[in-house]
Amino acid sequence: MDKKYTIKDIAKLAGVSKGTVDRVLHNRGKVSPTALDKINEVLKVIDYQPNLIARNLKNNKVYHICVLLPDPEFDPYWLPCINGIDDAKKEFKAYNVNIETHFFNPESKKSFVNTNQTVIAQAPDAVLLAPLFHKETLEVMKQYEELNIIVNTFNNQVESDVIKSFVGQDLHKSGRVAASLMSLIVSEGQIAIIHIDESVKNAVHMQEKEKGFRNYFEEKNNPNFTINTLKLKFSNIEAKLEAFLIENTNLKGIFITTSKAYQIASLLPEEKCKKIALIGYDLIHKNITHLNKGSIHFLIHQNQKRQVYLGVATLVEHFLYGKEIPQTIVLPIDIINAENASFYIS
Amino acid sequence: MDKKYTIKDIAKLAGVSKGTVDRVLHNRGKVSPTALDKINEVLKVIDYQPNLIARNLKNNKVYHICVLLPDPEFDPYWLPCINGIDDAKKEFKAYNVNIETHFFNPESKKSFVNTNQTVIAQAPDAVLLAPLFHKETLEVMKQYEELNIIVNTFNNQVESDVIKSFVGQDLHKSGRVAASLMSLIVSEGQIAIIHIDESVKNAVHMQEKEKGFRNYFEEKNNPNFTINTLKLKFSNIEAKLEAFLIENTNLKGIFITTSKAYQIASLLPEEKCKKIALIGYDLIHKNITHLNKGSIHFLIHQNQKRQVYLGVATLVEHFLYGKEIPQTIVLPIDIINAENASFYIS
DNA sequence: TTGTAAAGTGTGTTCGAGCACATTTTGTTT
DNA sequence: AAACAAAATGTGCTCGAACACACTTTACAA
Repeated sequence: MDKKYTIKDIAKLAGVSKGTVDRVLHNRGKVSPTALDKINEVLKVIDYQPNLIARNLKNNKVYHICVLLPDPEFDPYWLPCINGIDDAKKEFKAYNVNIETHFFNPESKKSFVNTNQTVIAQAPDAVLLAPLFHKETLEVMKQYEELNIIVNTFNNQVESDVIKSFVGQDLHKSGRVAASLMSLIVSEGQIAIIHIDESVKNAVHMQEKEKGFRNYFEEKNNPNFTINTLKLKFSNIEAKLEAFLIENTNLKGIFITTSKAYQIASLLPEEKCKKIALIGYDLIHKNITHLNKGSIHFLIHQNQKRQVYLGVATLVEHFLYGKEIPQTIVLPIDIINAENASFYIS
Repeated sequence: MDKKYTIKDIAKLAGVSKGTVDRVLHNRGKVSPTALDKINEVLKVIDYQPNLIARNLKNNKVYHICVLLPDPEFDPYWLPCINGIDDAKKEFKAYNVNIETHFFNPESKKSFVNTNQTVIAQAPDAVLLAPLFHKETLEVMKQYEELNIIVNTFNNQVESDVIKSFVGQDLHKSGRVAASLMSLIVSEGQIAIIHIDESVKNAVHMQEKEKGFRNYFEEKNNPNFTINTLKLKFSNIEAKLEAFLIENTNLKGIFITTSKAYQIASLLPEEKCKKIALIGYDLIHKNITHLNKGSIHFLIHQNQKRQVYLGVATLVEHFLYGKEIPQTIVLPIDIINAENASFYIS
C-alpha cells in the first residue's frame, strides 16, 4: 500500500530500463516519445519519491559551510550562537558537512571585511553571516556572488539579491511586545527607553525597537505617559543614570533595548528598584539573576542560538536533500519572566 | 583535515580487511588480539563517524508509526496536532517511514481501547499516544510490550515502564506562570480559577494547573488576595457564571485552566470585561479574537503541534539513525499576548 | 542495399556499511 | 608430520540513485 517505489520498479512497470527512467526523471539525454509516454503513464499512477539516502550516498561531496559572527569575547550577546552551531555540528556530523566558525571584532569594520576575505579564500559552498556593517556587507557580497557561494544571514537584515535567506526577529514588533508588557505593569508616569551599547553597530537594532515601543504607546494615546530616550555608553553609565533619576522622580519603567538590562538593575537604588519596572533583552546569566530577584520584570528572548541553528540547518538540508532555502524565517518573540525562564535557557 | 573516514580507510590504516574492522566496530565474530589492537589504535587517532546514509540504504525496512489522539471534531484542542503530524509526514516522506493517524472519542474509554486494539492489530513498529485514560492506558501497554511495539506519549504523563518517552509541558509550572502574570495585572481582590470541560478526562491536567497557580500566590503570601475555584460544564456555564459574578463583586481576575477562555470572555458583561483580567490556554481562533479585542489578557501556549511533531520525529530518528529516545521532552511555557501571538499561530 | 551518423536504450559501476560466506591461518591431537 | 577443527580474516554482494559508457535501433544519404 505505502510501498516505496524505486527506479527499478518504474522501469519494470514501464517495460524499459532504469537508465531510460533516469533520463526521464532528470530530463537528460534523448528518450523516444514512446518510452516517455510509457514512463509518464507509470509516474502518473504511482507517487515516486526518490530515495534521498541512496542519492546522497552517491553524491558524497563534503559540503563546506562557514559561519561568520562577532567574537563573543567582545560581546556575550553572541555566546548562545556557539551553542547553536554546536547543535548543528552534532546533528549533522555523520553527514558530509563541514561547519567552520569564524569570529570578527564587532567594533571593527576592517575585521569584518578581513574575516570575510579569509572565508572567501577558502571558497566554501555556503556562508552564514551576521551582516553587522551594511556597506561592507554589500561589498563582500559581490565576491560571494562571483564565486557562487550561497549566503544566508541572521541577526539583522541587509537587502541584497545575493543573500538567499535571513533568519531573525521583527524588531519593531519586539519593541511593541515590550511596550505591551510595560503598559501592563505601569499605569501612568514616566517611562525611559535606554540604549546601552559600546559601539554604534547596534544602532539600527535599537532604533527599531524604540520605534516599536513608542508606536504601541502612541496607538494607546494615553496622556498619562511620557516617554524619554536615554543613550548610555560604558564610560558614563553610572553618572548619567544617576543624574537622570534625580531629574525624573516620576520614573516608573525602563525599557532597555540591549542585553545590558542587568547593568541598570544593579545600579538602581534599592528603594527604586521595586518601584521601577525593567524590561530588557536576552537570557544572559546576569539578566536571569535579576529576573529571579525581581529587579527585572521581563526579558525578551532573541533566541540567537536558534537563529544560527536554523541558518545552518537550512543550508545543510539544501545541500543534502535539495530543500528550498526560505527567504526569511521570523522567529517568535518569546516573553520571559522568572517563572518560565528556565525552559528557554540552554 | 575534516575528512570523513570510512571503514575502508580504517582497514587500510590498520592493515586489515574491512570485514575485520566491521567485526570490531560491532563486537561480533572473532578477532585476534593483534588485529583488535591495531584497529583500536587507529580508532583512537581518528574520529570515526559511520556514514548514516550508507547504513540506512542497506536497512531499507519501511517503519510503521501510528499516532493515536482524540478526534478534533470532539475537541478543537487537538486540531494543531494534525498539523504537527503533517509536518512530520512531509519531512520524512522521502524515507522509509509510514505515519498513520488514528482518532478516538475523548469522551469514551471504550473508543480509546478499541482504537488501540485496531492499532495493535496492525502491529506497527511504534506508537505515539495521548494517554487520556490512565487505567486503560496501562492495560493496553501490556499488549504493546508483548508485541515489542515502542510506545511514546504526549500531552499527559502516565507512569509505565513500557512507555519510552513523554513529550509535554510541566503543568504545575504553567499554573505558576499564569499566576505570575495575574499578579502583575491584579494587585488585590478576588481571583477565580475556572475549570470548564465537558468531560472528566482533563481533570488531572486542570488540577495540576490549579495547584501551580495557587502555589505561586501562597508563596507570595499576600493577604490582599482571595482565590476561589469554580467548576463549569457546558450545560450550566451561563447560569453558574452569572450567579458567581453577582456573588463576587470584587472579582478582579479569572484563570481558565482549559482552552475555553473565549466562552468566559464572551459571557462577561461589557463593563466587567475591561476590569477583569482573563488568562487562559491555547491559541485557538476564538481565543485569539478575544486576545486581540483585549478581553483576554494572556494565553499560555501548550504547543500541541510541536508536542506531536517531536514525538514522531523522535521515533523516526530512532529508527533511521539509531538516535536514543529521550525519556522526557519538556516544552517551554510560551507566554502569549496580543502583540506576539501572530508568531506562534501556524 | 549498404554505410554511417544520430537517436535511443541498456548495462555496469560507484558510493559506505553490513553481513553472509569463502578462504586462510592457527592450534591441537594423533 | 599429517589431519582436522577452530579461529581468524578476507571477499563479494546488497541496498537505490546517478551516471558513464557500450550497445542497439532508426533515419537518411550514397
